[in-house]
Amino acid sequence: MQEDLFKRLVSHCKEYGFIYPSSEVYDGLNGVYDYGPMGVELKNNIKEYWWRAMVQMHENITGLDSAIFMHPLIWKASGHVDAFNDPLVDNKDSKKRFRADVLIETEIDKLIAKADKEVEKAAKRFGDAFDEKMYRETNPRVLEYTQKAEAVEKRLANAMKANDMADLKAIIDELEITEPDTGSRNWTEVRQFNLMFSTQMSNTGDDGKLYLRPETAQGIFVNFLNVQKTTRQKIPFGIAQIGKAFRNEIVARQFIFRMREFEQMEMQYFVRPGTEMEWYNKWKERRMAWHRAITPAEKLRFKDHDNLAHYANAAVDIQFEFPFGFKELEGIHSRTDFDLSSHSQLSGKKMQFFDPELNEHYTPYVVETSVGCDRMFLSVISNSLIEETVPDAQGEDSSRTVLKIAPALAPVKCAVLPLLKNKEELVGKAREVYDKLKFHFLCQYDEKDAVGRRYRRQDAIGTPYCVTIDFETLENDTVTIRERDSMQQERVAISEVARIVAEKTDLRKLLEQIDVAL
RNA sequence: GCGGUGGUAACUCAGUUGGUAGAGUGUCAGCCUUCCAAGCUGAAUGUCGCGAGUUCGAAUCUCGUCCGCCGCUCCA
Repeated sequence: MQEDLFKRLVSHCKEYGFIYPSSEVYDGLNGVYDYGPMGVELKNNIKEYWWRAMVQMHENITGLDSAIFMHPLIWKASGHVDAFNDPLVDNKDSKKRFRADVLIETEIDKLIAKADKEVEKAAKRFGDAFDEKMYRETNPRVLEYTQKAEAVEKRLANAMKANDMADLKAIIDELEITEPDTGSRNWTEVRQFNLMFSTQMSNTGDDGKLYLRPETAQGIFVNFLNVQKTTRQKIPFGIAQIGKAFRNEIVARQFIFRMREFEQMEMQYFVRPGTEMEWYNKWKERRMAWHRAITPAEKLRFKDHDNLAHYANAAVDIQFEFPFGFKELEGIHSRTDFDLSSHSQLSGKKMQFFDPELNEHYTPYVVETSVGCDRMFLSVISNSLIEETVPDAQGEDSSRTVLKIAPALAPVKCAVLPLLKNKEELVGKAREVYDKLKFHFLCQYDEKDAVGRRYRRQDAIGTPYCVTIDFETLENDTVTIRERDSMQQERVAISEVARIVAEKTDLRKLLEQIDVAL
């Protein structure tokens, strides 16, 4: 059922020009997609909704568009060089994949557990007279376990540091590590997976290796002082950015949910240390309000992180119920001063703020909100693509496919339709109306097929309004305006159409909703 | 990467024991039509994922390869 819905969604996106597989004539490229004529409109509208909600609506948030290429040390400072590397190994019998370092660490834990068990047994045997420290230092069996654990730990650390995959494999073989479920020791070679794409810049010395940014956030951090000084912002203030990021995912799956090239909409909010939880909670609510303005509340939820990333002291996801279950749409993280401090340390540049109220310098704490633009796109499509039954001309049941998208996000705002194609007066008049409306918003003119079919075509791409030019138009300059969801029509003066459609498709309506929800 | 499964028109799919490809929808042109898809006439569109092999002959059988989907794994 859900799977069918997802398949339908993917076909619909292709068929109506929202999303195409990338490089399709060359059989496609895994995990990469292109946005088609309707897709780019919708995506731009989502971005604009976000931008205005963040930048326009907050006088202390400014925008930024930093480059994708950045100094390689940035990724050292951010922790990506170390944390974005995974050594993976497959078990040939069970066909399961494991992180090699995790396997070895589990084995180390087992050794330590064995030593502890020996100590425990001895403690029982000797009773009150037991000297644990002495026993640990002298008992040959305990010593063997602990020394081995330490040796392996050291070797693991060295191998990880040196990216020595062969040695990781050697450790697995020497320790005779088995697959947890099947006990198989039939392992493949250990392979390194680096989640960052790299490329080459010819004249930077060394080997000129550069990474394609795996997140947009760092562009904001390294510009923190530039922005703060040139915009005369005081803490708290935020910097917002929309841009592409790249991750070499081991597997990119689920359509545009996990792509190797994707777009993020991120805002970093710089706050006084100690106030971060207060802002974290405020931003949780604000961001949820932003989502709720365009998505039914029951399809959204918060999900706290079980494991915090290396930089965070609090983290929550806003999840959306996709056809394949509740999944992350946006992350809200309290990143502490990890990034600014780290860049300060590595670059040698002080990245602090002088707080005139406290009369002191400090490194600001950061609360981050980060939405996946493509995931937003997918969520918008998946909660608005509807197949419904409506009466046809004879009053019989007929089905229609309609994209019940928020009018402000719709790719095309208004379609202009002459009632009949073979009446020159209607066609001419319709052209006139179209030529006026095109100054206000994206419109489509369509005269092909019966008007009912044209309505359905517009429904399929989510056009909120259809204006039809009929014989009465020729007499009194009025048209019918048909609303997508209700299919109700109203007769209005041509001179009013632009105002009506603009009013109802203006982002302002959404922004006002969010403001009320705060 | 491994396993499962699939790849035929823009979309959804059919294609018999091997005989040079079809349907529905869509698209285009024309007709009809005074407001909610599926009225009439006509047309275009496929290297049957790609390559090789078997065969007189391959969408169909065999091998290889590429790509998709699902699972394992990963997911700031």
